[in-house]
Amino acid sequence: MNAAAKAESPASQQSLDALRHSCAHVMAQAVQELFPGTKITIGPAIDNGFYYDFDSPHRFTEEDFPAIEKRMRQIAEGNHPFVGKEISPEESRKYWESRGEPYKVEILDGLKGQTITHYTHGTFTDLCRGGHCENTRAIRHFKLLSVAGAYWRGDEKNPMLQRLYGTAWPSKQELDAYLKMLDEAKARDHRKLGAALDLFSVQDLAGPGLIFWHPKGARMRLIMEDWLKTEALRRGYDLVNTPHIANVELWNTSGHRSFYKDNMFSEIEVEKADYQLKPMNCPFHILIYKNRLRSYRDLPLRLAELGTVYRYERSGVLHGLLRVRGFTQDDAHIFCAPEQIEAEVDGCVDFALEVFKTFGFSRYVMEVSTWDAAKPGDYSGAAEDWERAQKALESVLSKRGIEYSLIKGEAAFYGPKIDVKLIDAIGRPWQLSTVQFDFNLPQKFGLEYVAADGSHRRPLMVHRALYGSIERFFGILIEHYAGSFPLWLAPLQVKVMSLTDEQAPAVRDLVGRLSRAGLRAAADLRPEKINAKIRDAQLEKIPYMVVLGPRDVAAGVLSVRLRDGRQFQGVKEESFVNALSREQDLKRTAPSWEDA
RNA sequence: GCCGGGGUAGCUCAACGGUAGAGCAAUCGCUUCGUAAGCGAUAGGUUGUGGGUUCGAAUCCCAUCCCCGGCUCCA
Repeated sequence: MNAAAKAESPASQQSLDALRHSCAHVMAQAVQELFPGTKITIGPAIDNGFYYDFDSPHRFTEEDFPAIEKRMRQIAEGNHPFVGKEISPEESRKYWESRGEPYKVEILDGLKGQTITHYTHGTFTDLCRGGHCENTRAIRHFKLLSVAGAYWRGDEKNPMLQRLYGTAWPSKQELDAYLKMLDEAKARDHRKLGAALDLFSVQDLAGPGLIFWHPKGARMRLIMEDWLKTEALRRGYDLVNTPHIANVELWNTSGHRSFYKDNMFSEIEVEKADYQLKPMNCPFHILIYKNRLRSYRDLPLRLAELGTVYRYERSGVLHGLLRVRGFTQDDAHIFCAPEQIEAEVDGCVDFALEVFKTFGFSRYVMEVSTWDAAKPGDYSGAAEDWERAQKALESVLSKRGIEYSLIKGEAAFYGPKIDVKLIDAIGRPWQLSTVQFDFNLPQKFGLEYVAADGSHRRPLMVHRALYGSIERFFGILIEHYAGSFPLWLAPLQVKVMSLTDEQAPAVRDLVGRLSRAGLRAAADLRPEKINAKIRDAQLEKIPYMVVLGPRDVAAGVLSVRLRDGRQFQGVKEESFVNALSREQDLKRTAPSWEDA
């Protein structure tokens, strides 16, 4: 049901993929039958489902789905075996040309020298390397989900095809569970919750991809920033601050004006010089490093900043808090000597794990991206640096007993990296932390340090972000907790409500005392029924509600309600404050009320 | 940027060529109430924006901005 479970057993994953890939074939058949003139292209299994890309004169909409699904069902019930057959390239070409399938011919042209196979079920044949279930009757629990555009072969210069997405499962229970997960994901959508909880907004008048943090969101941001800064200082980082714009000469030196040009906002002219908004913080930290002669005694130098960067992202890619045009990275650059890299990488990994634990993420996936050793010319930096860095990345993870996948050839041109994807409460992976070597910029800026023997050497530079960006991390947190944040993050922790006007003074006094005890509390004194006040507080997902009625005031106690619905009468104020203070200090993700 | 779908009151939606409407929220009254919506009244819109077609446009056409689902890209 989730991304992590997917890895549990290669064999079962294989049969799932086979089911989904087969389902894609059946969908292609149904679509071609129902919409004549539709040309087929490719249709693989993907996480949780499948798709097939079509070139069709028909404009597909979701209204077509019932008819397609119905036909798919008929085909599946036809009990057709999937039969694979090896075929000569000439014969295959003849087959696809005669059927007027230009995309299949193009695929065939790309398969020179490989064995060609066709897979057939019933009357439908596809050019396909295989991986099918035995018989169409295995295809029973599926659903078409969406239609979308997709470039032929993923290249935006190619024509746009129409992609139909679907999901398929071995059992009805699994299908239903998956569909329920999709609903759950929709309900957790940070854009929806962000508006409902009044956390942030995007303003048309200001422009797309620019985030406005409202009071409650800003409060949470403050907490996230404070925690991170405190933790960074404790771990030997130095905090710095750098400007938002810089002369284009800086970006020429760094090379961003060439390799990152497409993502930068255009120049701002000031007194005949051109400036540009920063898309990255690295060059600024480098300038601080370079500001004076560095000794090996200065290393490792760890410069950290919550640095706000601006990137021109094409309009179609913006997405809530997860993909924006202005965002703040929790950025750090570590300058170190070669013999220090393993310890520094280990420090980064340790810090990242601390972040996950603190914010309540228990599962994650690590990926090490290395270079393609066959093409050293494609990369910046010396081979020995690459090899040493890659070894350090892997060694740190294996010494910690952390499983990771090694992705060869996936490194950026300037250095190898560890990427961390964390898995949220409903099993979705999110790209978050990154620990990345940079062999390019130290060279471009001519960075040096004086070694013990008096020689000048080039430091290694590690770029590291843990939240990734505060905006994205916030978006993920909202979805992870579905807006029910743990006490230490909740913008408002306690709502104290009066039963009748009589208790207004008592409510005000209590809010004052809670605030002085370091808790974020507010009063609800509206002349509403207690039901209405409770409902409003529940919708705000406030962790603790306190009701003061005549009985409570007379007895000098509190009536406490948790947002999970539990209620406690006759609670002593002191134990309430103590329990909440403890829960807040421990940054617990679940209420610690019961052990109060 | 590309393909497709959308923008109507603060929010969720209705009206789909013939006088823009409801619920919630807001404001004002009444209600003083024991754990998820008390009652009433008032106010709120050049239907994203700009053009066009028409006797008449939220509705049809064109352009543009923004949003949504994807593609490509990515913190």
